[in-house]
Amino acid sequence: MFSKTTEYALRATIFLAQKSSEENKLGIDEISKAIDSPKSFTAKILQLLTKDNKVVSSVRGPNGGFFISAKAKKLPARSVLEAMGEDEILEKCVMGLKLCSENQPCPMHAQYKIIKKQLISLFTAKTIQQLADEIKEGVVFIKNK
Amino acid sequence: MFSKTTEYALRATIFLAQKSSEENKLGIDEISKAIDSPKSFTAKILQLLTKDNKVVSSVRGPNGGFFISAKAKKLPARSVLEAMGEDEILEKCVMGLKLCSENQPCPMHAQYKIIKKQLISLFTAKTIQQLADEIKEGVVFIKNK
DNA sequence: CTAATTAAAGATAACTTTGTCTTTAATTAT
DNA sequence: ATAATTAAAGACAAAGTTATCTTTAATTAG
Repeated sequence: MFSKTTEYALRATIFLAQKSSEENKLGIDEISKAIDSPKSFTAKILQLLTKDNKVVSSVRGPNGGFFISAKAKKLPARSVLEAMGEDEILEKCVMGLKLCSENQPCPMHAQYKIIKKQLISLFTAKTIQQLADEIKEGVVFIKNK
Repeated sequence: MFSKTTEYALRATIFLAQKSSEENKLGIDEISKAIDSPKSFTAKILQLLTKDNKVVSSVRGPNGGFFISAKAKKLPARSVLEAMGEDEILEKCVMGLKLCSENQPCPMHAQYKIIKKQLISLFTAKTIQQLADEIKEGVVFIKNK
């Protein structure tokens, strides 16, 4: 569904939302280890997440690292996709038809639009915080090994 | 969601299901033009579709071309994904976690599994024939220009 | 049998994604 | 100030995807 880049971004974001705060920043080593992703590559991804969208914040130097602000934790999960430039995936035609729409639907449109709606809703309704909270409640996991 | 390869494969398959038969084979020129895809690349894709899965059939030489047999038209759309080696996308965790499962769900699992189920159902329940028939009924389209 | 037509097969190239490594800049502690 | 620590930035490389072009093989028509 998504690229590895976006998968890592989602995992890193939720991990940071769960474990970090302004007072407790996390280093790239800890993050990449926790979410089982390549370190340097993950650093690049975090850089993207700290750009304009400001999903993630960062501070350089000793005791620096990455964290997510209380405000950013309230952003929808979709912000992560946006920061990765991959949120059009949610809107796209399954068959890749540029002109597919209600007026001119592809053969899968009628059924897929229902699925698409739920996908969009999942990423729009759930905040980063809410996803992270599920881990705190111990019901869900984010580890990969 | 899917790669371009798979998008072209879905489009080509549905187009062939609608327009071709054993008696009326279509050439690569006509197909790629109709579905707006690069010709040689589409030829490769059709080659894959004619392999073991036998979604598409082909005949070389004059009056040769590609077609889909009556039998193959009854295959689920998922066969196309399988032929492209992309049908694990339907089963995969949204966050890319290898260990994500009912026992060890990722933070999005509970909601995504509902979506996944519908996705799988769409590709399993709908046959190639059924998707092509919708075009014949004039309600849907497959053109891209 | 020969020429024409068509897909198959193979080589290759352009581009994108994924990944690593090195250097630079910012910040902190001593 | 200096040294240590950390992310940012940039250069690069490996792998995968997308695309093109050429040669080969099969089939048909004459």
